[in-house]
Amino acid sequence: MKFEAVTIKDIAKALGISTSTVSRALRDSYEISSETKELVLECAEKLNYRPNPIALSLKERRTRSIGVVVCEIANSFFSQIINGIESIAYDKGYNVIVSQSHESAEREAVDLQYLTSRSVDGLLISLSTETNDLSYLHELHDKGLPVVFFDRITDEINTHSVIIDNFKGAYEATEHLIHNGYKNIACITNSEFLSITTERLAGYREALIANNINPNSANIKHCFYGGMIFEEVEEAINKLLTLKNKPDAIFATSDKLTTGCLKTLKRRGIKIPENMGLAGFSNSDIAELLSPSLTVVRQPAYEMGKAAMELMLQLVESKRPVKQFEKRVLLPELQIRESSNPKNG
Amino acid sequence: MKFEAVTIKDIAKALGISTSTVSRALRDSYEISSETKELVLECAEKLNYRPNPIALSLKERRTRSIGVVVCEIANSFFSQIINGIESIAYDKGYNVIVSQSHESAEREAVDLQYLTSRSVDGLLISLSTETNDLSYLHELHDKGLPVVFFDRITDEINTHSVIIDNFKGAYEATEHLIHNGYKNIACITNSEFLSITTERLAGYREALIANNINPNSANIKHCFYGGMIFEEVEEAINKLLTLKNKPDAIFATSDKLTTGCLKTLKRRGIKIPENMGLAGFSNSDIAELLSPSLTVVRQPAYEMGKAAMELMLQLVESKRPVKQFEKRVLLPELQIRESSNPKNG
DNA sequence: TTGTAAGCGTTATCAT
DNA sequence: ATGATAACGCTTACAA
Repeated sequence: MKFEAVTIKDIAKALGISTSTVSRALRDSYEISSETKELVLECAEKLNYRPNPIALSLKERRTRSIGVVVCEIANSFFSQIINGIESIAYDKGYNVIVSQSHESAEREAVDLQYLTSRSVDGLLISLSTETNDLSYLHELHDKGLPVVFFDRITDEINTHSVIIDNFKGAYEATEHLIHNGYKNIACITNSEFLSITTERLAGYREALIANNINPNSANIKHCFYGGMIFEEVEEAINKLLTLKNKPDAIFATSDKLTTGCLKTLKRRGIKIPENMGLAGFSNSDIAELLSPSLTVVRQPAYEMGKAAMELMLQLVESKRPVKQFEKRVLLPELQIRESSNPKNG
Repeated sequence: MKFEAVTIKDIAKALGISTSTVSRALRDSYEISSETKELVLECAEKLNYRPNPIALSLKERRTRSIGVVVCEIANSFFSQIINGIESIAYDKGYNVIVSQSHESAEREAVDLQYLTSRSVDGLLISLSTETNDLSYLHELHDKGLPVVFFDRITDEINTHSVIIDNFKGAYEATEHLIHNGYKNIACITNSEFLSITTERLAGYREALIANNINPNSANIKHCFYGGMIFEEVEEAINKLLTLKNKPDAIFATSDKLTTGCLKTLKRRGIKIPENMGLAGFSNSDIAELLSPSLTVVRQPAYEMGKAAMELMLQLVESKRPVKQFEKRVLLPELQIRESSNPKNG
């Protein structure tokens, strides 16, 4: 396979026929006699022939591989997404090449450069927190590279995208805290430039308003790197705790932020839910075990990966460009742990 | 980039010179005048030329991509490993193609087939729990495909491998339980056919013996799919709880198994550490938050990924075959949570 | 029904 | 110092 790969030439030589005949026979072309076909197939089998995808790629100008850019692989949410992407890719005979931005715009640009230089057929991307210059991506898209966004999307590039109903998830989580008796709910959230932040903050605000609570901007803390740096969360909570009007609950808008909150509260000996209510987005396997009354918004990450990859294949495999771009919105699931044990319960 | 990729031909045409001159100029060949070089470089820059890696791969018979096979991506331990692999790959300009066996030998074989047909330059693999037939892998290795094992390794194929000191991790975790007053420590572990199982069980047994406790085989429960199927763990614990001589603590030998134990104990209302001691391998971000006295063996997964990839590149980039295979053994880290609150504390 | 030859993008060998 | 050509493995007009 490595040092002595069998090619159609070998088959042709062995059978004393031409390579084109072999090629056609292998592709079951109608213009080849069944006799020859059988011979070729048999010989291919015997020699353990495997087509060389590189040669094919060169010829067909497509690689059957899709580039994926996420901020972190080692993050339950994103690894579940990759899992979903991979499941579709596997079914359809596609390759997935994953790279990480580590929330750095620069690194993301390098990844993009790298993946496209690797001639991926398409790009599945969730923007980094630092990204504000979309020109390169725009350029790639304009040149015809199929692009699908997921989770952290942008409206600046007109293409397919997949998100969850961030507003709904945030709304429900916040409302659940309210229903459990919390009055002064803070929000720890990502960079204000991310699409998910805007959407989730809106849900949080709307839930407060719908329950006659005035949103207080002092209660909202942005963690630019979304909890990738733990100290960011710690500091945010420290600030919240020194507010004159100290919050009695926190809503965290992402996996890492929720974890960060849990860690910080634990370190400071603040009990959940007695001393502080907590609700948050999380896709960790064991998030539900963490605290008796942690309310978790679980995102359908696997489904998101599948949906994104399906849309990608739609773009890649449609001969004609897709006119109408599709935005798939998936519903999050609110997991409520022992809601019977609220603050005032 | 996609529809109108610039090639050396375009540069040659634009400059009215031959493609070979362009090629040489781009590679900074000594036989090209500095004038021409400058012209070519400038033109390449202007046209935004990018070399086509597919064409190069075809020519050089190498793809600069490495196949990775793990059982699950969405598993902290493995995603951290992939992270490590990716970090080295990124530095060295390599591609990583990840695929999952989902603990199925059949799927693993398909993955292998797929990756090699994709002409990866090497294979990084952690065996599935079902794998018992290594003949195909052996064949690939014999044909010259560089293979590096990590975590779940085999001695049947003589090549580089990376593991953690499983014996040590298991020994320390078990001993820690003993020091905290537990006398009858059960073990929930993976399939007996995995290398990690053998090593960790040995550590567990040795720790018991060293502390004058007789290992009791009834206390050892194998979960063939290593907790990928939750019910397996649940059943194992159920069986342990109905033993005449009911264990007072459990040692779980993998991430998923530890999580499974936590879930099961929680569901049954069994408190840790009062009603049941628990120690286990886990690489989850938040494992340490889970239970006041859960003792966690954390594996240096990121480092393992890096080490494996480094060994791989050593194999791939050395022109001569590596004679002496290297087995890197990394040290696990025992994370002890509130050990001051043991059973009898 | 089968063979010949060109081409995908690049580099290496051999001329010039 | 530069150009023509073959080769990497495969497919596909075009010939035969």
